[in-house]
Amino acid sequence: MLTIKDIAKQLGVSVSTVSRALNNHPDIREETKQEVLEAMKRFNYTPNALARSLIQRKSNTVGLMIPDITDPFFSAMAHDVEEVLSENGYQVVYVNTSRRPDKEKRFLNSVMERKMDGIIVTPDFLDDDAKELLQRLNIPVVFLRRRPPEELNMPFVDVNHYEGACRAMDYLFSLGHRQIGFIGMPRYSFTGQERYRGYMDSLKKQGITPAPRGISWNGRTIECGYKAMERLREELPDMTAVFAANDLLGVGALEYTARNGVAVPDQISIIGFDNLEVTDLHWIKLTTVAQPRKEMGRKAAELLMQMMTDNLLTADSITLETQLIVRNTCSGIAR
Amino acid sequence: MLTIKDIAKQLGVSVSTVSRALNNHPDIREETKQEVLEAMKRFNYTPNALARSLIQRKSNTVGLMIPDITDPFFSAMAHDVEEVLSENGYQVVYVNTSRRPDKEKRFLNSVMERKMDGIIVTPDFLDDDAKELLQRLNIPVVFLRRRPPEELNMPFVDVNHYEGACRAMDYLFSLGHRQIGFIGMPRYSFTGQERYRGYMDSLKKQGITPAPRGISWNGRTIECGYKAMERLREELPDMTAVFAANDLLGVGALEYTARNGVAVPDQISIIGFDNLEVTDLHWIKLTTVAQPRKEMGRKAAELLMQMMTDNLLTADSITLETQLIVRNTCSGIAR
DNA sequence: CTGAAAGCGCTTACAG
DNA sequence: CTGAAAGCGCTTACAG
Repeated sequence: MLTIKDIAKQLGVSVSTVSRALNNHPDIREETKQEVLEAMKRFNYTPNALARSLIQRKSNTVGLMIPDITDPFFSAMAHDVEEVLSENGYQVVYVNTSRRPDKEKRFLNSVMERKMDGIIVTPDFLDDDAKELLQRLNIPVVFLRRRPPEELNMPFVDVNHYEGACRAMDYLFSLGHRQIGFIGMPRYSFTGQERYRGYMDSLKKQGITPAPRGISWNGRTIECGYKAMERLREELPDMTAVFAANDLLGVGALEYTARNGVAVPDQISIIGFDNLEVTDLHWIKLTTVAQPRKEMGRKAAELLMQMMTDNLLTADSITLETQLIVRNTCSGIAR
Repeated sequence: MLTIKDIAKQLGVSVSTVSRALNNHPDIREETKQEVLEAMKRFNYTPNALARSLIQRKSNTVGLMIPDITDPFFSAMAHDVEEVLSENGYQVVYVNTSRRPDKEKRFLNSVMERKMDGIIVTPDFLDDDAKELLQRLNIPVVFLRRRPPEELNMPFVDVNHYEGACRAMDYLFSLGHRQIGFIGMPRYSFTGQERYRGYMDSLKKQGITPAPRGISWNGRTIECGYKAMERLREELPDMTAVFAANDLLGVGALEYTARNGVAVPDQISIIGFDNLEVTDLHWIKLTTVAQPRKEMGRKAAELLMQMMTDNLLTADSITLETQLIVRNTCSGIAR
């Protein structure tokens, strides 16, 4: 490996001079600089970023910690995070935690060791150890698609799940529906809770007493949606619409109707949440609530950039709005 | 930031001793070691990986260069790459090239500067500059889902696209089809070419002269598949089956039939390639050829690990087999 | 087993 | 404008 020293020797100048040329320092004669630069090109010299980082206390690296890159949500966000960060000269180290607490902590530790300049995280577990680690990092941290605990004075970028759910419900109300079932994600999930809250509050605002039998808690998969729909149809025969807390559940519900000869939207309306790509498929055309997933990644990266350049450990959070996507699975009630 | 020096001072020992404790060096008394380790814990000391890497010439970092993390293929592979590498103490720096040559080169440069220990790449462009860069890196490189050019003596992990295509065609032949249309991806794409080759050779082996009008080159999207199917039906009215070079195209073809009242598989059989998740949807159930995408990521990472630990710049490539997934879009021909 | 010293490849005051 | 020197936080022979 060629070093700055080799270049200096070749040219009969000092390493300081070479360094100055490399760093575009003003204190160097233009000619000297050109000579040095040319020699570097000639010898295929590449600066050692490690040495540089060590002395400058800046690694130009940021960490991205997500549960699962395989989830279209996270991959969309990861895409944009990388895009804006790499444009700004940062490299991004990514980690799938697979929702494992030990892996989350391991990553946080390597963030310290590697002297990363900032991180974007979507943790699933945040015990006291992890919180302390996060605090001790002493670098900008932004939470993505999740809110940080109160004690951690760190910004987040997330969507307003609650309002999104209200939007879905209001649309259903506007079509005349009153008996609306709910297919939920696992109870412990943050987004699941928020969307449920939107469902409940909307109902109450309309003076409708939620029917406990009209609420089904499940997993987050198509199969879960299928089963939930089956149950709901039995439990609540006069139900005219269903709000599925995510699209996979919605697609599952739709599959149930398709297989069992239930006409959608004529006999029952279905609305989802997320606007996954599949929902736009010809056979599906699920009406749903969209989240700006790419924008979330972009905003998170921009926020982090700002914090890193301004040397801020906190900043204002960003809450993005959802959008109703009307397709073919909801219609007015005809009675 | 606490350093090794601070710990040494606190304990009244030399930095060498502290370093030895940190690195589990044998030349240290067990008691001393424990004392040091304890002090480190007490003071929340974290070693600086940058300094370490600089001196050890090993950054414990590997690069992953892919076109687009948003593509389910690449995200699946990225997931497994990260998993095996992080288990082995490596961090992975990932980059979306967005199929831009300048970004590919920029990444390769940062691989040099950052002194990464190895990389896994799926380049789209490989001009002479890029090839030279790759060569000069002088670290293990494995190509993922793409073959390297001959001059580059580097291993790859890929699927046998050609055989996969033959598998699809043989299945169609076994059902009695002779007039088989082809919906291809862009001509320049490596995988597209291989799958086309499989189509052509299979036809020839059966003594069938390929009908040029039965071949349609398109993009890689659902819409492209839709349009291609439309054209193919006009150009080749007696066509009984279609081989779509990827699933998105196959789904598009299927959408055409659904919208235009063409019964599948009764009037026409359709087979795809990739086994994307959507193909298993109730409305689709596309017969297709599966690629072991997660396994590909895993294998690539394992291969790279092996090369890094054995200090090898080349190794044997790995070709994975495809698998026919029979669902509902193909049937025997009734005449 | 322990310590002093050199050095990894750079940058950054400090003189001149 | 240029160079000599110190130093970033470590590891690694080399003595003892």
